[in-house]
Amino acid sequence: MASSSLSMKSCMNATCGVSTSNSGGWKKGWALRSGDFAILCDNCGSAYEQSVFCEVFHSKDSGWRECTSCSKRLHCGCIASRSLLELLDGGGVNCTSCSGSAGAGSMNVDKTPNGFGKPKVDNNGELQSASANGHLAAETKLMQLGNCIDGIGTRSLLQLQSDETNGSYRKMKQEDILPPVGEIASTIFSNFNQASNASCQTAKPEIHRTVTAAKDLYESLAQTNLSMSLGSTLGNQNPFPGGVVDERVLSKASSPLQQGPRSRHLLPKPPKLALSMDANAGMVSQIRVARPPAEGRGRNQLLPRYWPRITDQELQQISGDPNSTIVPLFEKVLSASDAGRIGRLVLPKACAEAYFPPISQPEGLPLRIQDVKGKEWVFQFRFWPNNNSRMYVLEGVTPCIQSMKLQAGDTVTFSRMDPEGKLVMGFRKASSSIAMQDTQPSAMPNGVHSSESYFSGVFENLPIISGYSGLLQSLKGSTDTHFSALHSASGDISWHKSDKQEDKTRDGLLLPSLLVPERKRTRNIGSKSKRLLIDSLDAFELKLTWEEAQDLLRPAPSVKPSIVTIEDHDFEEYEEPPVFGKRSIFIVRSIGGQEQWAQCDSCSKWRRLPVDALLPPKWTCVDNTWDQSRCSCSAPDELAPRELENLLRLNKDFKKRKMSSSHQPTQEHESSGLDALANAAILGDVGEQSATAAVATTTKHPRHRPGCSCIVCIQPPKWEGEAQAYLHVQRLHDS
DNA sequence: ATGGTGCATGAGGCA
DNA sequence: GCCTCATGCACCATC
Repeated sequence: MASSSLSMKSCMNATCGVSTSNSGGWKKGWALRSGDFAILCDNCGSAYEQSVFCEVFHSKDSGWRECTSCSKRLHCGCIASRSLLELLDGGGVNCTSCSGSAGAGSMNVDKTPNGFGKPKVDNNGELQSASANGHLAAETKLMQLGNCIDGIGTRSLLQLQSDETNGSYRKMKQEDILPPVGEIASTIFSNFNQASNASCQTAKPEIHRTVTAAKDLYESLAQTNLSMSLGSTLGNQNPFPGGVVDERVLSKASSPLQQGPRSRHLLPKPPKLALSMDANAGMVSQIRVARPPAEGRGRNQLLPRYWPRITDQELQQISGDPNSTIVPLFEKVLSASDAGRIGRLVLPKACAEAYFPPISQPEGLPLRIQDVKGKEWVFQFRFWPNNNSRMYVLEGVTPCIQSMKLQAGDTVTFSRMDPEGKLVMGFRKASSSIAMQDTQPSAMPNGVHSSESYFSGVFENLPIISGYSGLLQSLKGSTDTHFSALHSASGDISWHKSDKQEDKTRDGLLLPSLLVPERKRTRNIGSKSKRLLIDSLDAFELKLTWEEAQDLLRPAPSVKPSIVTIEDHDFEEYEEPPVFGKRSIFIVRSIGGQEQWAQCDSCSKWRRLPVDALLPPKWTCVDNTWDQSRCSCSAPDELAPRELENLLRLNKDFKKRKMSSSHQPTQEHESSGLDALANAAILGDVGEQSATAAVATTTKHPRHRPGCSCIVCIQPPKWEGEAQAYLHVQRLHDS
C-alpha cells in the first residue's frame, strides 16, 4: 500500500501510474484502510474531486449499476466510488443525492472518515445493517488481502467478518450469528443467482465469488429470519422479524449493536445434529427454524439451544385438530442418559420452570403428556436438589422413548396445545446424511433397535473414541472443537454388551498411553453428548481423518517387535504404542500408476517417493534415500507450482476414491477383513465377542485375554490390495 | 445379582 | 466464579 510519506510518489490510480518525486500537483483521493488517503496525480485527483473518477477510468469495467431513483450510473464495489452511493435495505443502490431525500432504509457505505468504519445504521434496519456491515467488512478484508485464496471457507470468511467488524459484533462467533447451514442454504443458492455485479470489481474472480457468497450469506439472514413467524404469532413480542433475538437482549430495550456481548444470541446456536439434518433438508420446503420460546415463566432465561426448532408441517401434524393451536415450548436433544434405560429425562432447568407446573417438593407431581400419536403418557415430573439449585427430571420416560424409537441424539420437543393447555411431546430423529451405519442390527444400550442410520447410534455404539478427539483434531489441524465420530467403515462390529461391559470397554480401550489423559478416560463419549453432538459433515471429515490416521500409524522407533504367527498371519507385537509418521499424499495418474509424495520438513519441497515408503514423523530431503538426485534440500523442486496444484487435486480424487471403495461390501475390498479387525480391536473390547471372524482371529492372539483390551493397527496399506498385510499388535494388556 | 433411587461430581458454558 | 446438566456411583430394595 502506498504511503503519502514516501518521497517518491506514484499515483494510486492503477490505470495511471504517474510516478514522480515532484511534491506539487498531488491530490487527495479516497480514504484508505490505513486511515490515510489515496494519493492521486493532478489529473486523476481532479476526476475524483468531480466524482467522475470511475466514469473516466473504470467505464469499461464491470460493476456498474444505476441509481434506483435517478438512474445515474454508479460503480459499485469500487473504492473510488464508495462515497457516491448508498446500498438500499431492499436491494439496489441510490446515489448519495437521491438517498439524501430517500430517508430511512438506506445505508451509506462510506460516511466514516476512514471509509471503512461502521456504516450508518438507520433505525429500522439494525439487523440488516449489521449484516451488511459484516459483509462489507468481509469484503473489505478480502480486498485487503489482495490475493486469491481459493477455497477459503465460509467459516474463515466469517471469522474475518467477526474479527474485523466494529463494535459489539466483534465478539460474535459465527455459530452465534448464523442460522444453521441448511437453513440458509436454500437462500444462499437462490441469492447466488441474483448476485450483484457490484461486488469487488477490483478483486480477482475467486475473491469476487467468495465475497459474493459471503454477501449472500448475510443477506440471507434477513430472509431466514423472516420465515420465523410463528413465535410472533404466539404472543412473542419480539420486535425483530421472526423474533430470533435473545429476549434477554430485548429486555434491555436497546439496539443489539449497543449490547455488546449480549447480542451473542442474536441467532440461536442450534444443536449440531439439527444442523446436520437441516443441511440435508436445506432444499426442501420445510425450513427448520429455531422458534423463539412461547410465553412462560422465566422464558427469558431459556437458552436458544432449547428453542423449539419445529417446522410448520410438524406443527400441523401434532395439532391435527384445526381448532387447537400448538405452542412450541422447547426441545431437547436426548443425551445417552436420557435415552438410556434409567428412564429419566433430564429437563433443562429453565424449561422445566418455565413451562411445567411449579413444584416445591422433590417428589414433584405426575404430568400427563400426549405424544404425537395421541397416546397419553404419565411421567413423574420432579427435581433433585443440586448445588443450591435443582435438577429437573421426567421419570418413567423409557416406554415412551422406546415407543418412539428414540435414541441419544434424537430430539424430543415439548409443545402445548391451546386452548386446552395440554402438553404434547413430539420427537425428531437425528438423521445422518452419510450412510454411516449401513450396519447389521445393533443392540443399543437402551435395547432399542433401529434399522435406520442414526447418528445417535454412532455415539451410543462407539463410546470409546472420546479420547481421540484431541488427537484427531490435531491431526486434522482444525481448530474446530466439534468432536467427530469414528466408526467402523466395514460396519460389521456388533456391540452386544451390557452397559457394564461397555463401560469397561470404554475405560480400557482408549489408547491410554498415546492419547488420553487419565482423567479423560473415565468419561465416555456419551457424556456431555449435547456438547459433543456433531453434524454429519464433521463426522465425515473425521472419518477421513481417521483413515488418514490409520495410514500414518508406525511402529514406535527403535522398538523391536516379537513375531507371532496366527493362522498364517504374521503379527508384529510391540511393547510400545504406535507413533504417527509423516503425512504424505497419494495420487493415481490418469495414465495409471500410483505415486506417493511428501513434503520436506526443512525446505518444504515435495519429493516423489515409492508408494510403499513409510516416513518417520520428521522427514527431510536428506532422508530421501530413494532418489539420489533429490536427497538434498538444495536439489531443485520436481514440481512446478501448477503441477503441485494438480498433484493436490489428484490426491483429493484419490482420497475420494479410497473413501468410496472403503464403503464397498467386504468381499470387494480385500483388506476389509483386516480393516474390520483393526477397527474392531481399536473400537471395542474384542475379547468377549466373536461377532466377526476378524475379531475371532484377534481373540486368538496369545497375549489376549477375555476382557482385556488391545490395539491392533493395520500395517499401512499396500496399494495393490495386498492381502497379506500383517498387523501390528500393540500390547496394552494390563497384565 | 440386578435394578432403582438419590445425590455427587465435574466438564463446559456463560457472565 | 457460578450455573447447568450429563453421568457416575453408592446405597437400598427386590428377585
